[in-house]
Amino acid sequence: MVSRTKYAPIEQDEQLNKRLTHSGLRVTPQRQHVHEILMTKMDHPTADQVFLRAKESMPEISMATVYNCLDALVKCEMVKQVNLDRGATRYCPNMKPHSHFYCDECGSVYDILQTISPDQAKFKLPRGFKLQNIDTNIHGLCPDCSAKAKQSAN
Amino acid sequence: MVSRTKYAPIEQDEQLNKRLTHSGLRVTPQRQHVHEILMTKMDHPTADQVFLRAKESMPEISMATVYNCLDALVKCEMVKQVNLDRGATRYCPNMKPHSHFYCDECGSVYDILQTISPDQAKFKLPRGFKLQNIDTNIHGLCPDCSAKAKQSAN
DNA sequence: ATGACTGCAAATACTTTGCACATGT
DNA sequence: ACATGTGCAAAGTATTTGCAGTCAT
Repeated sequence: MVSRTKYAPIEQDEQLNKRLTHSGLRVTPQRQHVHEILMTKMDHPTADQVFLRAKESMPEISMATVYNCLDALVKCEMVKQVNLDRGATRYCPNMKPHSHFYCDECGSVYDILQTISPDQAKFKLPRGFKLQNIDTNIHGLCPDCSAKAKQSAN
Repeated sequence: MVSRTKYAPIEQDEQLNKRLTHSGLRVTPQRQHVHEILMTKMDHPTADQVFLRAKESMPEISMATVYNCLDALVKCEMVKQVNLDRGATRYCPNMKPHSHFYCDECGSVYDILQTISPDQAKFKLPRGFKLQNIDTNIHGLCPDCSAKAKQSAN
């Protein structure tokens, strides 16, 4: 097997390994590596971007494995999928409660460390619906695009 | 040209025609037809599902045109795109403020006639961010899947 | 030892594009 | 009249699948 310490410091993985195991999933160097990539640059990359970054230090890794790893990380609740527009799904390793800000102009995504709790929202769901969590996406303009819009407005 | 009244009652289209024109887009039978399909069964269909339904009474319509029409409807703000999972984008013609309930089990989508207003949310965005709207997606189990889950739990 | 995971390649699903012709304004 | 929209086919992305071999437990 591939030396796993080549890819991620042991300590960072404790939580990950525990969660994978707890979900009946196996701990593999690829899964650790994909998770580390997400943690290193928390910029909500697509599967393709993760693949490119992963290959840098693990050239043998395949796209299918990247998807498999991302799915495993989502299943064991170490990563969230983020779907904001018609483009590819993005992946977010920030599991603290937060919302996403999506710039409708340039497509960049930012974490906003604030959420709507089910209590706060007081959603009245019809009978039978079971609420698990609320996913809040803020649309607007990022500072860059906002500045550009202001410029062209004069 | 194709008889347009074959596809949608005139009255329903007033608003649509006004909006298309106002956005510098043209009124075409295809756009009216696609809009009517969305209004008839507000079940958040994918582009592919819209295509299949559209063909029933307009057999010549093409997939490219369906995408074009959906884009036009989104641009003139008669329809919203809904992205909830890795699958295809869905389309929603309900322009009243509302949220979406997504069943994580079966993937069905329901409108919830309630939203989080920017005021209510009190989002503190970092300097420079311009908030345009908040998009709230409630994840959980629909009544059917919730009932099934309860059954298998005993 | 065994089932789960990986890598590869091929298949499928989703979306966009180029172009000739038609149509809305 | 002329730009915009349509239909077709082909190309481009995004994601999934089948399978032989490998690895985690």
